[in-house]
Amino acid sequence: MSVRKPVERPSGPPPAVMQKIRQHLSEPELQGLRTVFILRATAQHVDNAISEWMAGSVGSVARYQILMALWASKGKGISHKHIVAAMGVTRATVSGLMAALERDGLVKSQVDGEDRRKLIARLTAKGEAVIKKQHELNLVKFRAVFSSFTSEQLSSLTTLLHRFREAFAAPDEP
Amino acid sequence: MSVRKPVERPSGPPPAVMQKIRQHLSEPELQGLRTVFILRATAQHVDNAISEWMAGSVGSVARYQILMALWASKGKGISHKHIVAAMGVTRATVSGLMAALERDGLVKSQVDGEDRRKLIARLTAKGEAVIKKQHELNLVKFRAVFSSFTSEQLSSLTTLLHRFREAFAAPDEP
DNA sequence: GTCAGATAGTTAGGTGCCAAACTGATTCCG
DNA sequence: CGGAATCAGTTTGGCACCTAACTATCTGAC
Repeated sequence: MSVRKPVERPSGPPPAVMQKIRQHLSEPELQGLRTVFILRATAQHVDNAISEWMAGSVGSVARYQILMALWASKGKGISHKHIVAAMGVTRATVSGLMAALERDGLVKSQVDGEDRRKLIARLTAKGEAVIKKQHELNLVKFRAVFSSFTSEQLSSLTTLLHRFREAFAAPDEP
Repeated sequence: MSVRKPVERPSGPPPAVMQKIRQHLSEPELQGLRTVFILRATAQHVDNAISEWMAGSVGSVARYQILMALWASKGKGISHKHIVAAMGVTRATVSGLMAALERDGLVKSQVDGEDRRKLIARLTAKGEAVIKKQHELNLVKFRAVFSSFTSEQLSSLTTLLHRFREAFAAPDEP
């Protein structure tokens, strides 16, 4: 199933990155920079942690995201373009992921009769079994992981992340 | 300088990912899952945005992180091991990054006389010029980007990110 | 009707990240 | 002293991303 196997997880100390840079940066920039680094490290860690418990079936968060979208479509299928939009990555990335999923027999794409440029992807029986099983496991895992968060904390986190991203989006108009 | 040139930035709509999965997930899991996806997307976007204005000199956030650490050491130099710890990535990753930086002439490593396993890295003159120039630019950019955030918001974000990461770290003790 | 442009997907080349296996140097211990 | 364990860094191979350049297909404007 072409997957990342777990084992060692170096993880390293909390990224108390570069405490001495104060010399060069004033306070607001320092704090922003620190936030960027922590954001990177956190995303990386979470991704690794999840990949670990998805190894052997779904395999990675990206693949999970696709399979969930397909599952949610309830057999109607979804165009690759739609997946691109839903995931927020490029066509090229999705193209590669879909090829791998198809190679693994979890997914099957076929050209749309109406518009022969389009590829419509559907879960195979195997794919559906895999995502269902993964979903069961995830219920348990996520419950354990998020038990220490209130709903308000999570939504505050997503709001801040969203704003953070927006701030980087287009800092170019006067 | 081996760099990623900007141009197209597909970016896609806000990852209003998978609105229909409600059928399969209960509320807390749904919210957690959504947060994970947004975390991924945000980290990716921020990384891309920063890479864009670092193209042509430093080149990427990871490289910037290393050069800053080296700069902050004020010519004393830093062992590769130290960089690994500071960045929170694996030896293998740093090994590759350092090789690329050396190839680009920004950095020079030499074996430590005391412990001949260790490599001590230092900025070259070129490397120092590059990081200084990048720093000037960053002051401007970061000021623009973070102007809409209060210090409290940023620190609340970093705190939540930190907790989020911890939650994923070791969900394995009773 | 045709032909330029937009659109959907693919491919090639490159980056950052990881795990695992390997090399050399150092330290520890009997 | 000498071999085992440990430690620093490299290499190999894989995944998820990206950009840029390409192929088909469709659409729209003349």
